[in-house]
Amino acid sequence: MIFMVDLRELYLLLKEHWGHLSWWPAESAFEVAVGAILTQRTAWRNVESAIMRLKEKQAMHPDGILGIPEFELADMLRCCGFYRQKSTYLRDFCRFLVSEFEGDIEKMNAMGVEDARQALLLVRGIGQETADSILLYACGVSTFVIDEYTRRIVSRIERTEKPGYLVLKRRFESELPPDINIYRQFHALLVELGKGYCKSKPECRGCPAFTVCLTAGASVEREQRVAQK
DNA sequence: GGCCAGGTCAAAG
DNA sequence: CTTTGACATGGC
Repeated sequence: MIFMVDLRELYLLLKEHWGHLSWWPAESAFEVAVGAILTQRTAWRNVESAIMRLKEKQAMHPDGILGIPEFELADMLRCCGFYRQKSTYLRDFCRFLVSEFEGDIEKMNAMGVEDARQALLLVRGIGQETADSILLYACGVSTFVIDEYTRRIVSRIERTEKPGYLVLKRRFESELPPDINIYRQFHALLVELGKGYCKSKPECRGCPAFTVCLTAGASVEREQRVAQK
């Protein structure tokens, strides 16, 4: 007997609890993509200050970033962590945009979703989650983003091993209507849930989302590790 | 001071 | 093919 959570139901539950989240604010599609790379394993507030620095330099476009000396760019990204790595990732991505799309990320929309995804995955520093984030949040393509929270939440609810990225992605896409606004909101809500915010707020106690949140918070993983010893 | 943050890559088993 | 270690700073 395998229990499968109803993803539409979960979405409605979370939406009712948190309402509409204004996620991933940015002034351009390119800025979203930059954020997608910089936020890898990094708190968003640290990404924001790096983005501000790039904007102050009037460099929030591919040529602008490529015009910054390598060591200087790395230094500007210091606050995001992994800054040497990320500066090369960002430069590689900009070179990719310049050579394939004349520096205009909007032109990527002319490709099919799968082609664009494959093309992005060939860029160093862009893995599945970052590729899907760029497609969904920057390009407005209805492709679902899976992150570590999502995999953990589903595996906890269903008491199974963590599913593979593509398997879970395809499942979300087949169980939900292909609506970019739902995809964007749902992923954002899963991140909120995964952070365990609900669990830490007394006023949430008793609400249905709280029950899900109890098993979804980041700290649970550590508790499990400790319990195993 | 320890843990966590909107992952990815290359090397090793 | 899966697992593991490196990458690194900032806030709570």
